[in-house]
Amino acid sequence: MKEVAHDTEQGTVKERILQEALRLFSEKGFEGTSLQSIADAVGIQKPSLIYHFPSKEDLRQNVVESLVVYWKNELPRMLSASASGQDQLVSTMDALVNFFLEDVNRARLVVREMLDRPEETFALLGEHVSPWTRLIGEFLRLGQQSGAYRQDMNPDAYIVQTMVMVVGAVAMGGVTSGVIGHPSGFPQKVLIKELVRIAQSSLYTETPKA
Amino acid sequence: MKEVAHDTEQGTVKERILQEALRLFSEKGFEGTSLQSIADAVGIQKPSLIYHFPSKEDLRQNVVESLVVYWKNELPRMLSASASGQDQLVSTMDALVNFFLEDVNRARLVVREMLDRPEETFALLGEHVSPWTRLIGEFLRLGQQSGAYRQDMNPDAYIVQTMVMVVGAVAMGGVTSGVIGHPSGFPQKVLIKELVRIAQSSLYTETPKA
DNA sequence: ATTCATACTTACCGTTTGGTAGACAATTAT
DNA sequence: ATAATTGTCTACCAAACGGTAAGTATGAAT
Repeated sequence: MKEVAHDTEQGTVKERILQEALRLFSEKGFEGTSLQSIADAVGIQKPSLIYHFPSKEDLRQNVVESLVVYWKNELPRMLSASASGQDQLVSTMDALVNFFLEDVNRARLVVREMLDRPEETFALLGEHVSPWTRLIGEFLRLGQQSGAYRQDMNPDAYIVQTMVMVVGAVAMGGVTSGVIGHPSGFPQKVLIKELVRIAQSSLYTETPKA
Repeated sequence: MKEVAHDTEQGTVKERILQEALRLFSEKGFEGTSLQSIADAVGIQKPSLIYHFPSKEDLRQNVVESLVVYWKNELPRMLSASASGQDQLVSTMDALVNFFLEDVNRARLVVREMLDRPEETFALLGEHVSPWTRLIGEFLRLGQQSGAYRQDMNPDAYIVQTMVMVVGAVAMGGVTSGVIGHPSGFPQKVLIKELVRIAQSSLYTETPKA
């Protein structure tokens, strides 16, 4: 009932399908990816793929879901891992950035889903991650009352914009650096570092580092 | 030689094709948009479309180019319009935001092109907008030397991240606000206002407004 | 008057698409 | 032993795709 396959390379066939589908969907887009190309990448035939996931749409939903459940498990861990007061936000954001940096395809797929299926993605985010962002929102409002955070900051909008910045930077970072004209791109580390700096310095009333 | 058509509704057929193609490409993506659907939107037959643009790829390039030339004409105007020193950056960013806000499809198409054709888009940005962003970079470095801007800011990375934030916010703004859990989204005005605040407050050594 | 280019049409073509039908091993349950 | 389940395959399908061929109406140029 569990595993019948040989596990020839690594992971079950179903897992490898999800893996390759995530890669191809994020690189070429959902419509730009054929079932054939996924089957080829996995090393099976198309009907074998359709056996595991009865339709392309079903496959897509499973790919997205596998990302969402990862989030749902990791986000609380991020928030609770570092309970050391002030830099809780910093470490949470760090973990968030690393989550997407770990596999750039994640960020790319998220962006694509937002563009391709706005309402559906909106609902999905609202259902699974809004409980946690609301928590962060409360945290921000508290810090605002205590005077640690800037008064003119809008907590909810700040969270949304920070998300956009993180996801956007990871998904499009290599490309956007073309606006500067660097011949072969831009070291992503520098970009991420500036991202964190912007998010932080726009939050605190006074800068931690001079 | 110029215009033979009747201009029945508004603009030439070629212009209406570019217009509808931009809309559909940005909404459904390039691969997700059929020539038939574009022809239907314009109100002509498919081969009539292929008459004006010999291939789908050719149409795509023309749509992108029409956006780039708009940029190339507007960017210098933005930068020169307000020569009133310090808030030159602010007004430039305002104009940039408004350019994308004017037609959300612009931002969406830019994001999609970055994801679908990274190298090509990289080259395109490097060719057409990097001269202007380099100028802004110099401006930032000068302000940094004078002490008006934060020392730990990385000018090039700051520009890139600001671009990501603007384009990302406009393209995905309505969707990302789902992370907060607002039942029917989030007023875009608030989002944009916070965007500008983040970009500004992370730039100056001391906040202009308390 | 007739040539010519423009703009647009109907009819069609080869290929690729997502998906189905059914055969065939191999493992598991009875 | 045998029956059933699971996973994979070859062969096939209708629909949609991007694109072509060839024709027609129209207005301008000779």
